[in-house]
Amino acid sequence: MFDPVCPSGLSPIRVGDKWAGMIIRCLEQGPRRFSELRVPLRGITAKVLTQSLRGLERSGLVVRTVHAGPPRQVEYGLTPLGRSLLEPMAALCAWTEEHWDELLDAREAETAI
Amino acid sequence: MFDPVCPSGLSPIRVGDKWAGMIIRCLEQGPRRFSELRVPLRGITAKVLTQSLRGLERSGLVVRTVHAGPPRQVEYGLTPLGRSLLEPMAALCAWTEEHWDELLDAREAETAI
DNA sequence: ACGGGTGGTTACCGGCGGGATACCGGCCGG
DNA sequence: CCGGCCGGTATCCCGCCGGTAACCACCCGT
Repeated sequence: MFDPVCPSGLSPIRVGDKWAGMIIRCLEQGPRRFSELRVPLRGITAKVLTQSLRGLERSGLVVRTVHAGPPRQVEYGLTPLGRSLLEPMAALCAWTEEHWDELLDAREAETAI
Repeated sequence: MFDPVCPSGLSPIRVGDKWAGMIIRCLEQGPRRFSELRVPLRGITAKVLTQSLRGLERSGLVVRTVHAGPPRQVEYGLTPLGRSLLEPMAALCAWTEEHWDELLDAREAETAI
């Protein structure tokens, strides 16, 4: 599948809470189901994913749609508002990718002192 | 002086730690001294400002220069790397300003439930 | 000599973000 | 009937972020 955004612990960039940015990018190409989201976001626990998704819902960036089952199916997708956030976020991600090495270098230079 | 960025508690956007984004924007127009930074960042305490600045230094986004006194003077300015971050950040800030109302509306709609 | 302003550092502390773990209701395959 | 997968919820707990307060070295004006 698609890769998660940068290992955000090192990045100076965050959107919303720790995972929100990555979630939004994971939804870029269309709605995903709960467990589909857990795959690219390696390591996220169900609770934290739920929390983040609820937060994004509350901000009107994400919609939760329950497709009546029986195989009960829940999809999360971007609202137009959420989609509009993709552009500036992409700019930031491009920046991070472009300057990743410099950021790492700066860290190492400091810790070497 | 210039205004701080949006009251970040509500914004889904954060850069680095709580204050880093605002600090960077405050340095947009040139280096500032420690106490000059405390003015636009109303409410920031000396410790937290120091912390944030050290973090930004560690990431290579900000430089600290001590101008030999006697009136000991310390200036913080953006590195080229830091300056390059201004563009994508501006895009994000523009987005936030543009969609501020929608974000607030979404919050209120939810809390009304 | 003394108080006050600048530019910090250090010690302490509380809240909450987020991780681990356990559990749960509904449905399905065997 | 039993176990397992989906989509969560409940609970506990720990670390870290950020705030308060105290302290400090240096210089200046009186």
